[in-house]
Amino acid sequence: MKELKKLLDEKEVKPTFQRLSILKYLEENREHPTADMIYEYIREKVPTISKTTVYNTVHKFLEKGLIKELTITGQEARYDFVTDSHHHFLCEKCGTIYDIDINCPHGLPGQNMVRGHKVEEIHGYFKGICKNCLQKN
Amino acid sequence: MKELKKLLDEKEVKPTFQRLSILKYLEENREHPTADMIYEYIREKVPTISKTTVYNTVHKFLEKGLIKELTITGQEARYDFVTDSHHHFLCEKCGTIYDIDINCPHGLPGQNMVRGHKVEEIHGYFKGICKNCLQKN
DNA sequence: ATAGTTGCAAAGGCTTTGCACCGCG
DNA sequence: CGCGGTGCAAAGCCTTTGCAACTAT
Repeated sequence: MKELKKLLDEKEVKPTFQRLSILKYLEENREHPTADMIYEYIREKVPTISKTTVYNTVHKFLEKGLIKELTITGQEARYDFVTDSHHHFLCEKCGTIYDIDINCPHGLPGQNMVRGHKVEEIHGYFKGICKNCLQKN
Repeated sequence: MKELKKLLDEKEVKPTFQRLSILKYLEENREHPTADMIYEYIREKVPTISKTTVYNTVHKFLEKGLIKELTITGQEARYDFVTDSHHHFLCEKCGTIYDIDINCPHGLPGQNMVRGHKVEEIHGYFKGICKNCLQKN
C-alpha cells in the first residue's frame, strides 16, 4: 500500500482514499475488470463511491500510464494494471481475459516505427475458447 | 459484382440489393468503416436504407465469416472485409486504421493452441501517430 | 401462403457531462 | 478562501430489440 501511494505521488496524482483503493484492487487482482466490476468491488470498502469516480479515476490512471485499457470485447472496456508488455487471450464463452506472456518480435523495445507510422502501443490478443470452458464440454 | 453475388450464395445469404451494396462497398473500399460510415455511404445509392439494416447485415456477414469486426478504438466498431490475416495500425489523432501486412510468427496456421486455450482468432495492432499526422506537425 | 427481410420507433447499456457539494491545504 | 475531488442526475452515443409492413418465391 505504501508503494502504491508513492507511485501516485510520483505521477502527481493526489492519493485519495478512493484512488488508492482502486489502484490497490487493480494491482492485486489482475483479472482485467470492467468499470462496473471495480465499482462493485470498491463499494464494499467505500460504500459511498460512485461510478463517476471510478471513471474519473481510471481516466486519470490511463493518462498517467498506470493502467491500460483493453477494448477487445467490443462491449465494456477492461482495465489492466501496467506491467511488462504482454498479450491476452479472450474466452468467447465465459469472457475471461488471460495474460499470455509471449515475446512477439514486433514488441521489441526500440522498434518504434512501422511503415512510417510512429508506434506508441502494441497490442496482441487471441480469441477462442479457454481451457476451463473446453473441459466443461 | 457477379462474384459478390456468388459469394453470398455460397454462404447461404440471400443476395438482396441492400446486402450486395454493403458487401460491394466493404470489398472495394478497405477503409475499415463504422456502421455509420456504411450507412451514410449506402444511403446515396439506397436512400431508404436504415441503420437497422446495416446492423442486421454486418451481423449476418460476421456470422458467415465474410467480414471481421475491429474493436480497437473502444468506441464504434469498425468492419473489415476478410482477406488474409493481417495486422492494423490505429492513428490516435485522425482515427484512420491502416492495414499492416506483417507475418507474426504466432499467426502461423496450424498453431491453434496457446497455453491450453483453443485459438480461433489472432489480432494484432499498433496504436500511435500515423505518417500523415506526423507530417502535419 | 410462408419464410425471410426491411426499417421505424423505442429501449438498452456503457460512458460522459453538468453541476453542486465537500474537504483539505 | 480556493482548488481539486467526489458523486448525483441527466444526457449522449452506439447498438439492440420489438414489431409491423413488405417482398419474393
